Parts: sequence; C-alpha cells; structure tokens
Amino acid sequence: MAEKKPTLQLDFHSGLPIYTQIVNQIQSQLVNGILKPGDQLPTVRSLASDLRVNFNTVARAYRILDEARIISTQQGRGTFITEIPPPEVTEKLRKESLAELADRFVGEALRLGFSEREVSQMVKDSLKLWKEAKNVKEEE
Amino acid sequence: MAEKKPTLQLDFHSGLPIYTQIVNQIQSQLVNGILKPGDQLPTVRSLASDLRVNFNTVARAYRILDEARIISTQQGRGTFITEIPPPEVTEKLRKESLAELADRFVGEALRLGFSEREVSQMVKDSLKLWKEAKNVKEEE
DNA sequence: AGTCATTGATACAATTAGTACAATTTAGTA
DNA sequence: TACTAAATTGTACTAATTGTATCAATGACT
Repeated sequence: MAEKKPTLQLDFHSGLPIYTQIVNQIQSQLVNGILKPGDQLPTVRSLASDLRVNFNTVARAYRILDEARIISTQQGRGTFITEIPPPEVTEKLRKESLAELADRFVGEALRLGFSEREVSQMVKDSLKLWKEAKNVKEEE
Repeated sequence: MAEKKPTLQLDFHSGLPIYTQIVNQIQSQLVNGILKPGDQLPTVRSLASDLRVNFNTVARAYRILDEARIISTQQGRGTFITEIPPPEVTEKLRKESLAELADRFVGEALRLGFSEREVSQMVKDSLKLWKEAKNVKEEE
C-alpha cells in the first residue's frame, strides 16, 4: 500500500517554531485537498517520531489546530480533520477576526520582504486553488 | 571525539571590544569555511563560559551578526549560520513560503465563512494600512 | 566631573523535552 | 457475551534550554 501520510517538511533553521510549521503545513494541505474533512491525522507520537521531535511539540500544534476548530482531537482515539465547517460567530466578530487574520498575514509577508503585488497575487492564487479543490470535491 | 567547536581567540588588551572580536572571528570563520551555512553556533551561555565573558556580550555579538543576516538567532532554540541557497532556489523557497502563508490565511478565512470577495478586499485594505504606516514612519 | 561605550547582573519570554495521567480501544479469556 | 488487562492515544503540568530586554556598574577620554 502506498504511504498515504503526507509527510511534512520541517526546516529547523527557518526561525519559525516547529509547532508553527506543523500547523501551517497541515492547514496548507487541507486547503490544497491533500487532507480532507474526516481524515485521521497521525498520532502525536508517530508524527513526532517521523519528524524527530518531541511528541509534545506535535501535541501543541494539534491543540492550536483544535482550538481553531480545524481538527478534532479525542483523547484515546486520535485526531481528525473537522467535518463541520464554521461555528456561528456574530458579524462583528467575523469582520474583526478576518481583519486580524489579514493583518497578521500581510504583516508577516511584508516583513519577509514580499512586495504588495506579490502578496495580493498569492492570495488570488490561493483563492483560486481553494475554489478548484472545492469544485472537485462537490463532483465526487 | 575531537572538539568540533572552533575556539575563538580573544585579546582582552587589544582595545577592540570583545563583542567586536567575536563578530569578526565568526565572520572570518565563515569566510574560511570553518563555519558553514546551517551550522549551529554555541549558545550564548556556553560560548560566554568558554571565553570567560558575560553572556550578554556574546548575545550582543550575535545580535549584530543577526542584523547583518549572517546568522539567525531563535529564542528557545539556538543560533545558526544563515542558509544562503542559490538565487533560483531562494526565489522558489520564497514563493513557497509565501504560498504557505497565504494558504493558511485563506483557508482560515474561508473556513470561517468569508466569501472570496471579502477575503481579497480585506487583504487590499490591510495592505493599504501597512503602506500608510510605513510612509508615516519614513517621514520621521 | 561628565559623558559615552562597554560589560555585567537580573529578570523575562519562547520553545522544546520529560513525566505522569486519563480516556478509549483492543485483545485475551472465562 | 462479559469482564478484565494491556495497549494506544491525547492531556496537563513541570523542567530545561535558549535568546531578549532593561538597567546598573565600570572605565576611558574630554
């Protein structure tokens, strides 16, 4: 059987904390359809072993994803990509949270030296990717 | 096992500040190939201990090298010689890292139920805000 | 003395690792 | 089937390691 587990690529010198890299890559794989709702993620221990990091580091990444309702961790069972999309939030909170998200993203990108043009183009691309992934899924 | 750490030679009477000597010698070792991109430097405390110097002095040297992008210091993890991949790789990595950031942001936003239009508009707004903040700062 | 650069002391923050524990599932066995 | 024990899985709390920030002490030079 083919190895299904999408392997994560860590850069131990990148400046980004390991747990952040794990969060980013899992989220990225979800957007790109490599991971789908309902999928089970590797256990904290097995992923940690694969990545040669402490399992608490993975647990921390999972907890962040869990708090963001992106995954659902269940003690004694495992962790899974969340089935149900968004929780209801008020319009105000929605706007605020989006602004905050955008601000964080833009700030980080600019800090890394990307131009405004690059940033907006990359968002466009990502949106397109996501739309395609969604269409594919709906056709199934 | 042979001691791998290249020891620095300080001259406490040379008139050159300790931190400058540390900066110079690390730079020199990099040029001479004794240190290579990705290498981990001793921690501020261990190097300070070796050199019989306060660790803040080492930290100051490291900060200077960090600002010069020669090394990358990471709180809680350590200090490393900056990786300087060939330009084409750099560009590829740059794109990838931005794509990852964008994916994460877009994924999160869409998951929260925002429309594509809202997302791109919010990025536009945020870019504008950052640009204004930057202009103000430059006028100072 | 006054001032500035350098170095040191101390407290802090971020990241990762260690250890013990709780919830759930699985396997064994009567 | 029903019960129990072990294995598997995530959680909580703590410790260790690392760099950061701030301010005080020192020393050289005017």
